[in-house]
Amino acid sequence: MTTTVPKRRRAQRGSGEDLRAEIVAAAKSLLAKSASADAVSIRAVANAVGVTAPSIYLHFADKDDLLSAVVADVFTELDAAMLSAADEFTEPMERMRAFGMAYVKFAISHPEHYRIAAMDPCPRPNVDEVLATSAFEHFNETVKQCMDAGIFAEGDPLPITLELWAAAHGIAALMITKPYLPWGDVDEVIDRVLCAAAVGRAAADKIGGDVTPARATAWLATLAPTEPS
Amino acid sequence: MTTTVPKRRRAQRGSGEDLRAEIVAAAKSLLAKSASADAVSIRAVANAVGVTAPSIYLHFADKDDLLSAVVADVFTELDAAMLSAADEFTEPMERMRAFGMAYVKFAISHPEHYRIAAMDPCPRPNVDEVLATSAFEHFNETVKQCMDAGIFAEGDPLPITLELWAAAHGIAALMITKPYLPWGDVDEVIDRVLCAAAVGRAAADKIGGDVTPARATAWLATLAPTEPS
DNA sequence: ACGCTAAGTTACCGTCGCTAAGTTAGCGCC
DNA sequence: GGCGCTAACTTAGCGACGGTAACTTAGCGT
Repeated sequence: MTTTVPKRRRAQRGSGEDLRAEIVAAAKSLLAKSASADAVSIRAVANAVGVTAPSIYLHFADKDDLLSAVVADVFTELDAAMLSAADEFTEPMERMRAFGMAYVKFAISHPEHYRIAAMDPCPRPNVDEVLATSAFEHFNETVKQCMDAGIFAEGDPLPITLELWAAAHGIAALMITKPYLPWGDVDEVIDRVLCAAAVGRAAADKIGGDVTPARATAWLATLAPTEPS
Repeated sequence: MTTTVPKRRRAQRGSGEDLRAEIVAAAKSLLAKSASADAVSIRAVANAVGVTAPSIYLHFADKDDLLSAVVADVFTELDAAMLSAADEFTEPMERMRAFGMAYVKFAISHPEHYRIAAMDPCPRPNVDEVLATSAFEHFNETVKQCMDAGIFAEGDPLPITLELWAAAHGIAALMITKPYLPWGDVDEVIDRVLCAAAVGRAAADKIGGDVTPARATAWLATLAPTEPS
């Protein structure tokens, strides 16, 4: 099943970097078809690009290094997907939802890539630099916009970003790891979770102070009872 | 570093099951000290109980089978921790918070156990049976109680249970995988996330219908602005 | 005392990540 | 246009892994 690419000309003198890109692409592709990160062997990747295993180590320190490169690649894709999903909206809440939906949907449609990026024990800080600089930063900005719009209480957006990220990660990770649970309509569930997280944070900020169960219950009771759409 | 236990008498005739329990205990212990599931080798476990590697296979079909046994063991612990954390409360919201807090705190204090139980690709359905029957079921009941108390809209509790579980799993998983992020006070963050998820679901139910960003924003605007504690 | 079989062993297979040491091919240079 | 230099590979192999086959040993019933 390991598709061997038999012939491969030795690269030109200056351009050994070409192989590096091919390796990353092959690893990414194999990873997408595979069940887990260590089901993709260095030998299989080498085989896929038509090269022997030790050649990989001319371009990557070890397997983690290769996986990090793949993840970095995938995360630039994720960032692009998030940006393109959000750029038609201007309202901060709309943008936040678009970001969150794009994030989760990307995660569940690239489960193994997402797994090694956000679920496996962090091999290299590199991965998280990418995560921190692009997608995370954009999300954090949007949270700040929600604050400015009075949706969240003013302050440092970072804790709220982390909190909302946790919600997005939770539903993505759980759907990936336990797809056989009775999720129902996937899009709807994601939307419900993200919406609840955002509205919950906003509402908790309105309640103010320490939101104890007792205070939360009392506050909820002041709201009008459920009315249909 | 692999502590060898040199002597070990052959077990009595009827009781080969003793070794099984010892193996599970040793694997659980090694797993707790280790960085990941496949950093714990069959050979290391065998060595820890003073036996050779193939003896493991007299009691477990393969490594996944052994890990499943460990996870089952750990999950009965988790269930006990959740029950004991909640049994001093009677109010459903209080109980839900106690459940959630106990769940997340157990997860982050047994990170590798939690990882193979809830973050790794499911090796055997066994693991999830345990998860479904004990902790999950108790949580689902509490959600039902919240419905009866008018906190959540009436209906099937399962979707809400999954939703809240996703929130708990999200913060637990993220804190385990990325402990170096600026979380601040751990207990407070967990509480914030769980509270936001619960209040958010309750509020979304009050809003009713499809909670679009526009409707949510409008609804939030009707609330009194943030007032300090 | 002796056979039966549970309980464990030794020896081994194929694969893994990774390394050391060798080989080959392209480029600059005289 | 031959030649050395070194980038770009290869072959060979190490130790550890999960797992299996086949052998040995010890306790029990008779």
